[in-house]
Amino acid sequence: MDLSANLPISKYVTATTDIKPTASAPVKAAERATRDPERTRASILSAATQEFAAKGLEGARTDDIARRSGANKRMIYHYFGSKDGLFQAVLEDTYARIRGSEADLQLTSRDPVLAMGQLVAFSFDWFLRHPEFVKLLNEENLHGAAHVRSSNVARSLNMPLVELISELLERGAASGQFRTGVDPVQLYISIAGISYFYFSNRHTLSAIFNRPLEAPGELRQRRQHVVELILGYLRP
Amino acid sequence: MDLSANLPISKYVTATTDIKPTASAPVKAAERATRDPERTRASILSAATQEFAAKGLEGARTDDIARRSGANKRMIYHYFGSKDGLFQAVLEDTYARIRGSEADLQLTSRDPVLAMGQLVAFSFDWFLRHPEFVKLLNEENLHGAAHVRSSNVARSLNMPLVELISELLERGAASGQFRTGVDPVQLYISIAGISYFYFSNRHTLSAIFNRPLEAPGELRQRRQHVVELILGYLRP
DNA sequence: CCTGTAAGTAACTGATCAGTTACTTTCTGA
DNA sequence: TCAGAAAGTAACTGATCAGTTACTTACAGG
Repeated sequence: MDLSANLPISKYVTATTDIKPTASAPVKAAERATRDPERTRASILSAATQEFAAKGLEGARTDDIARRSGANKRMIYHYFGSKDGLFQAVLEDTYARIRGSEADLQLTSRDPVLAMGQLVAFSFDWFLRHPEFVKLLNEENLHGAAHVRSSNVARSLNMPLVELISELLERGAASGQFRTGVDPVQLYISIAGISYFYFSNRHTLSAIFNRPLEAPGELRQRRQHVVELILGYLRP
Repeated sequence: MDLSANLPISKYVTATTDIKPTASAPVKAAERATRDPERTRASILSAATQEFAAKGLEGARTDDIARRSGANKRMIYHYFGSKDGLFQAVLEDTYARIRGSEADLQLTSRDPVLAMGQLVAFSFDWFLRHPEFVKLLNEENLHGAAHVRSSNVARSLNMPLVELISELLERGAASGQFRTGVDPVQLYISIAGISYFYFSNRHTLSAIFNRPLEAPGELRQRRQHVVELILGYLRP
């Protein structure tokens, strides 16, 4: 039941420190032959994602975002209205990118057990590769999800994994491979939680246990553990 | 295996919105007959815990903390040196209170399965009753655990639950009730994670699933789920 | 009972920063 | 081809806030 061989973990390790959201390089005034509203908007959004992820909502500076994006601060207000409006746009963009990366999850097996294992491992890898998402989500929850709640875009994105979990649970229960009576939302929260918590709290956990949680060996162990935990639980 | 009957969940629900750390009422100038350094320090710490939990490190205002504590802003610098020093003291105090509440966990059974179930439920209840701890920990991780790392107090507090988990795992494996080869630290992180994530991300999760995660019924379901998840996994 | 030190106060300051103003440049479509 | 709108710039502003200053009040030990 070890799926970790599929993915060379070491390849992702740098991703936890090096945040690279939607590409969109800063727009240098010199190389900008002509005006390009789309590009300006995108480069502000990209710079803002990095700044907010690195320093939080209060910690991020609009001046820094402007400089980093190569645009002018005035443009932030032109396109996004306010700092909060910009943060909300960053969240919406980030949520939208999750939906986009659904395609990344190609369950190679029809077998519910194998498929569920892949799903759990995918979830772990996803958080590993998108540390900026973890940080933004943390920040948003610290603020009572005010931006998500007032955003139709973010709210309408029903976590697509839940439907997949639901379907696997049904097939697995029917074939006698899974226990019955599992609430897919509860299971979703658990699958997300065991990986998310590891990454979101890795700094305090590393300090307290004196274990480098971001080292390749530790990541491999954790990945295997989360898969075993969920599959072990789901046995009938 | 349902332990939820032991605890009337509804009793704790208010705790998630109403934050009440170490007592220490604000010191009103009128009713303060005499000087009391200990009391002043404690009341600043208490007010700071509430402010930092509510608004984060950047969001909290030293003026508000001073007003709320009944002390003067000058006293914050007198006793804690800086805003960061105060935040670190708040973290240390909060960690210390965890250790103090260890006594709350009286495993009533020698049976490893029952005892582990109680431990998981205790962990859930603990986060439910200490939302300020969840927020402070989130905030600290958003800042790379800088305060915890530079604090001997906080770092020296090896999560005591890990030892207990370790002991239960050994006894359960010996008696054939638990699977073997489980890393106690991995299990600890999972036990903490499935409850912590539920509370720390309850705002975005509630918004996305359109389910009131803080409602008594939801809490009861979640509590039961986390216990079943861990015990289900640990079966041989 | 008095003197030095610690506790406490209130008003201030200098830096920072979100958001604005007043302006210039470029594009579009009639 | 030119008028008006949108894109873009740089300098400014008013509010905020962490931290300080200059001061008063209380207390403990000799």
